[in-house]
Amino acid sequence: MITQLLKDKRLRLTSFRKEVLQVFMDNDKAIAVSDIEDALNDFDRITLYRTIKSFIEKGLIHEIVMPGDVKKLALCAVDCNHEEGVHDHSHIHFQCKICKEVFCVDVPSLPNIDLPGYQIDEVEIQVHGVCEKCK
Amino acid sequence: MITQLLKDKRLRLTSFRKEVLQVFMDNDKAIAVSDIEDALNDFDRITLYRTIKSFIEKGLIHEIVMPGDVKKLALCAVDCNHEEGVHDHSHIHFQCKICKEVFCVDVPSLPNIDLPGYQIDEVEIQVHGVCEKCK
DNA sequence: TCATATTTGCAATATTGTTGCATTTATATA
DNA sequence: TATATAAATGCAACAATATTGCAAATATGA
Repeated sequence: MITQLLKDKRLRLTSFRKEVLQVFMDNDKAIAVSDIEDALNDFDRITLYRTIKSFIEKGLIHEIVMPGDVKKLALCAVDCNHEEGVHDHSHIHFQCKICKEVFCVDVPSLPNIDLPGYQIDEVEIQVHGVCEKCK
Repeated sequence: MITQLLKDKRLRLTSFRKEVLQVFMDNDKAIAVSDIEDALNDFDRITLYRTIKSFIEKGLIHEIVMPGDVKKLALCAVDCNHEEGVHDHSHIHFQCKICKEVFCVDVPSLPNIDLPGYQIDEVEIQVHGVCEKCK
């Protein structure tokens, strides 16, 4: 499962990468670098940063940054056709103002945005509010 | 003009705040903290960070963070009814993949987002593509 | 099994942002 | 207009986040 995911993205199978990817699989929400650090026993911080960078470059995970919050990371959808830094996700990013957690929420389709004069490649929607658990 | 803007937001008029606000007025795009530093001659970094923080808290400017880019800042619309950290902007955030600049682009209305089970307070839309100048 | 390109781990360093505290300044009001 | 006072500033120290270069270790294709 994890092995196949790394192979599909043409990333060499190393035990550290498998460990890091497992942390993402264990979470149903977006996680910060510090969350990954907490989940690992013994690791090298520089290697972690490089692992994250290569996961992003290969389209395995994506960054989510909410104003006023630390950077978070989440798995890409399996069908995300990552190309030239552009992701193709049919989900929105939701942050709960109570628990502060960030979730990728699947939606049937994203609204169509039209900006006269601009070429649009990718639309990302960030929503703030209250999640199901905190309501 | 600048003076009135600060008064309206109940911020004390100091020469440093006027200088920083002027930098925002001189730009039609979102700017990074480093851009402000470059535009100022002699200043204290800590005071700059505190100035930015109070501008954000009073709803004078807002943060824009695009994945893989540094944090940027832009003036809020005059009618942004900032309350409890929630901004009310009828614009989208656009980043050009060529020049990397970030712009606030006004739109007549934002699309309505519906997420069953979630309470939605604020919607922010980030678009990537090619701007008018770079096309 | 081996050659090779990739990945890792370490040291050093850069960037970005915060806290505490004494001094200075803007503003309300007497 | 002078002054009391609450807010803002400037400095030192520090915390958190991230990057680069390089030698050693490892994964993978042939």
